[in-house]
Amino acid sequence: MDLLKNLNDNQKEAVLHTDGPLLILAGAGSGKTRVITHRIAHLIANGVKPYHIFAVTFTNKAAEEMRNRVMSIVGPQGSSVFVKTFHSAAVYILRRFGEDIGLTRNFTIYDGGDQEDVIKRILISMRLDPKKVKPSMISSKISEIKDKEAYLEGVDVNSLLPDNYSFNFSEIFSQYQQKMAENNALDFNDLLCKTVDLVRKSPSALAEMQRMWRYFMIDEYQDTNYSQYLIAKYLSSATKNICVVGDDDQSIYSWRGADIRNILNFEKDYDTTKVITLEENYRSTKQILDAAHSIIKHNETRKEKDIKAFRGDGEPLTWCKTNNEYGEGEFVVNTIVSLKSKENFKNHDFAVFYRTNAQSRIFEDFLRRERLPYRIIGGQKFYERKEIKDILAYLKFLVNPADSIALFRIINTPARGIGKASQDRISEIAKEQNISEWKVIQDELMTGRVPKGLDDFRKIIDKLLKETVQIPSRIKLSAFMKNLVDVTGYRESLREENTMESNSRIDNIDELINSIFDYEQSEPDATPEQFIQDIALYTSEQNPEENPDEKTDCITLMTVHNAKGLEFPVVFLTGMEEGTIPHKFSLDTEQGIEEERRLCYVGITRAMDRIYLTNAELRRSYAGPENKMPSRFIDEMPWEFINRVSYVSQGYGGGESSFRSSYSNNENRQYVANRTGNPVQSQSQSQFQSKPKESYLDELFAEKKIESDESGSKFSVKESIMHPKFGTGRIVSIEGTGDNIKLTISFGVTRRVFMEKYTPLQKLN
DNA sequence: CTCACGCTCTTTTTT
DNA sequence: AGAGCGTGAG
Repeated sequence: MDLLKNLNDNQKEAVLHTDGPLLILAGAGSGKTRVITHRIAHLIANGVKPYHIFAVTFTNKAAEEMRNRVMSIVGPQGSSVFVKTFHSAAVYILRRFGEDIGLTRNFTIYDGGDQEDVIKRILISMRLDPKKVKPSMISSKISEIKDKEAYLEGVDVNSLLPDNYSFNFSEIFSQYQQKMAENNALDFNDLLCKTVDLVRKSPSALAEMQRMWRYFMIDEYQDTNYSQYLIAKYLSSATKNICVVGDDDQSIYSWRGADIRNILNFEKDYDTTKVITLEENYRSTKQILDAAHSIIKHNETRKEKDIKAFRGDGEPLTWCKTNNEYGEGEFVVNTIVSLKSKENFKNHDFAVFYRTNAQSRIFEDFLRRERLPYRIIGGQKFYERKEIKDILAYLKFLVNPADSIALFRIINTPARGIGKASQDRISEIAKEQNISEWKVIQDELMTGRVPKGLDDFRKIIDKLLKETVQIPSRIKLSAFMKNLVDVTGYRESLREENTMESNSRIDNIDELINSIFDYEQSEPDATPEQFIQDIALYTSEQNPEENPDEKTDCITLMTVHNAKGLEFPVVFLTGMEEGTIPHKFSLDTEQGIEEERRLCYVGITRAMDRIYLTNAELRRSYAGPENKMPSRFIDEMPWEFINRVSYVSQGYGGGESSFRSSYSNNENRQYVANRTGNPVQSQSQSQFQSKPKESYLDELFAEKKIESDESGSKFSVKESIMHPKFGTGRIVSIEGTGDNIKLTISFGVTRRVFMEKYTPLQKLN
């Protein structure tokens, strides 16, 4: 049988074991996804209908990849396999059966930001200062409670609530729950909890789901929380055909309620469980695996496993100590440049990992400077931008006019003269008469001084509400949204502002409309409700128009958390410092340290051929510069596994001279000359304290950019200039000499190349 | 009511 | 280093 051809014995066994509970303990790089997809294909080949198969993973990216890989094996019928994330599966279930537990079909999903808006309003109504009692802290507490086993098992909520606060947490919690119900909204936790509620309270819904789905596959099982555990258990209880896949060493979400006991106790839960262990690693070289193992074996609470390297020895791990985060950025980018030229690596072969999103900026700056294309996974998300949230709030509100958070977001955006005072009065009237805020506006129930803009707002919304019901049958969603941006005056107000920022906001809105257009192509029958729900859960990609098929050859930047499940030929695991990895908030407990260690393990085991660990001895944060010790995890590796290197950037922190923000793209901060008045050299110097083993490293930093002095240019890198046509700009790089000097100049986000000889540039300093 | 300026606080990781 | 927020003037 063709399906089994490229599988090892254990993998084959996992694919062939189709009925009854199956636990696959799959170490990093052991071909886990391959087993899952082949198992699905095998089921289908043996007569199981694709729509009887239910498979969930953790991220949209992983789900998408799984679906594509299944389809590449079994063809178009693979599209009827139910492959989703837990949260999107819950949305599907609740949309279909939620009425059984009193939900309406058009409920709204609140993300973390919306949640905090709700909490903030509650705090203010309780006369608490949102600056002292932080909404983010309350929301994470609420979330923590909803993750708890006790909460789902019906233990009195009051006994779960923290009572050692100076304020009344229990009151906040109950108001929050009430407000969510009023707004017809569910938060991320509710999606799972309500699904549990549904399968428990509605036997008919459960029975129908059990008829619909007969084979279950749960990926990343070590990261499931209690509600996810229950959902899997209830749904699969009729057939017991449940296959879970996981690796206790890669459990990195305990802070979000993931309970490692789910995987450790699986055998107890299902007494006929078959256990298969996949220990052959096909991804990484032996050197990489040995280094990773030497770290993870320091964890006390884990199952020891013997991961075998299928590939050969390879290159040793490189640890580079750098003086500060600029040195770190330079080292990473220089290494990429060098590896590309010497070993034919492509951009998409490289990934840069970091612990916190804030660390990405420096790498971005250096990559931009070298004009290397990159993409960021996660981070500042497209859908979290103000203008996108504003526009989507309009749509959210139109779909669910009970959503008061959305209403108050849009009522005075753009400014219509409906200020805080008016908004408060609307709320009051709504409360008195026990009706929704929108009803107050719609029926013109406001007494006393009514702001003129309110009438405009009412008319705009009334008209849009009538149109909304005609989507998608008579009006296309993309056309509707395009019109919405105009008739609400949103576009016009940005256009009037006419700043760099407002123009880029307009671009983002256009991009949103483009992405809606794309969405329409794949989901022509989608209602606005569906669209809203899809994007509420779809947050993994920063940029909606970026194709997932990676046609563009980019370097990837992301947090280690986001890297789980992925692999790259060359990986940089940066910020290997005490306080960063392990993070300073995790240092208090042994469990915290162990999770950080697993994080480190996940990072290293993403690498196929090369892995670089870097640390900065001085790192700047908002609190000022901090001295950092190398991470304890580096010490946990034997010396012979490590190729030690160090790199010093000339930027700040070198002792002499002032701090130079050489690579900031902030146009206001230009350090064109140092104290002696000489042009700043853009090229930093490197020093190796020990000799690198790899020859390419010897030459790595010998490459010199042509400096202005050498080229004979009148200008120097980073100097500000005035161009007669393009206005003020900044020299990014200088190439060539004499009559052949080419200047690359950035004007805001756009860049242009000029021949110095022919271009009348004016110096600006 | 709006706008502009300046002050403060921020940062763990994500569905 | 930057976003969000409050304050005070118009």
